[in-house]
Amino acid sequence: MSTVAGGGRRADAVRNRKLALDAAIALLSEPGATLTVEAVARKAGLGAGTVVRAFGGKDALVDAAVSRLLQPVVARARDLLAQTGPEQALRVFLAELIAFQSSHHLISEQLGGLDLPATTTLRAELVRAVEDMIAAARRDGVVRADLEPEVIAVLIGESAFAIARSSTTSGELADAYITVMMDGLRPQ
Amino acid sequence: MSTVAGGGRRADAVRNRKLALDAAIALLSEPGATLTVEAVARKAGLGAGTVVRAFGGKDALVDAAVSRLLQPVVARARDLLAQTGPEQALRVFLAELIAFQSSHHLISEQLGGLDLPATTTLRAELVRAVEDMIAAARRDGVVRADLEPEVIAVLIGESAFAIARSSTTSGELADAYITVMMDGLRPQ
DNA sequence: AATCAATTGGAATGTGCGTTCCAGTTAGCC
DNA sequence: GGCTAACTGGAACGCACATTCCAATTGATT
Repeated sequence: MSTVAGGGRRADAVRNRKLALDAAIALLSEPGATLTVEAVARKAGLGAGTVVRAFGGKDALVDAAVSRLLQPVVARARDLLAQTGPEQALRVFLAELIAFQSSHHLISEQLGGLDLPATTTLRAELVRAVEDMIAAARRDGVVRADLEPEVIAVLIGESAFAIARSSTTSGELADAYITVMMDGLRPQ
Repeated sequence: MSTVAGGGRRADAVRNRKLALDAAIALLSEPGATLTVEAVARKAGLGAGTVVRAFGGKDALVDAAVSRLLQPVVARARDLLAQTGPEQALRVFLAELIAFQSSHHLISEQLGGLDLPATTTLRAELVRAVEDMIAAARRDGVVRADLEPEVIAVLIGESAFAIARSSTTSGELADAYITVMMDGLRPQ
């Protein structure tokens, strides 16, 4: 992270950076919104130039916003694993992950073609957390041992995102996905 | 003997439409290609205007190309179900669907934001074919009865596309997906 | 061969972006 | 309160596209 507070920058610059970030985050949660620099600037009450300058480019802005959103998700995965049995943790996390993605589907649309280092790192951490869940569940004998935890984690990461994108309305699809997935992951 | 089967259009217009369509299809199969009107025109040896005019717009061109590519996939699904047991048909089709998508990942990238009626219809047909497989397998008692075939079909449609997108290299991921999915679909 | 409507290439136009620039404003320091 | 460098808004610019336009060409009909 570049700066916590100040860093030699003027107070208004720091404040505006926060405004722009908040606006971008808000837009990511708004269904049907378009994440353009202009839209962020309007929502933040700033000029387009100010928004770009605060982050050095649109990519960095999106990166900051998305990773800010993703952070609690990763933390939640860790918490669940620490507090619950791995199987239950995985089931609950899957449901929450899909719900999160459903209400922020702009995220996955933005991921294409942009360079988002922080987001990429965080996504890897998320996969890693799932991998730990799988590994723990496997030690308990409740997840099949003929597939590598890493492969399963990636599998879940990819497919869950896809399910989330098209289950904005139903919820039935998400439930079916979790059911099939959890059953398919059990030792056969 | 002047008009070909093309509604009174001139022979060169018909020929050029075919050239543009072939070029678009070729580009969809080329990794890393960009599907712009200009790119299609260059590959077809035509002017940009000619390409657009032949279809009335880029959307219609992409729609024609994608649905042309999707057609044999749907046919294959029907064939498999007619010639093999439903469970085996589903397993083989899943593998082929993912392989197809892997080598045409531009398709799913183009699907966003464009209006593609023929493609939408064909995709629905594909889901319908999978639904029939599931229904048949369920009658045989090899697929769980607590989930609706329609839901399972959509589930497969969405998740398979996602797996395909990120399994361009490995193949390991696709195998794991099929294994987990098939096991998860069995009566528990 | 002559005629003419259909068709063509590719330059011009329109659009939606991100980015850059700059005259004016403001925060921070004496 | 002044001075100065940082910062701001938003217009101007650049870029990547799809689309439209039109003078030149070509297929079809006679």
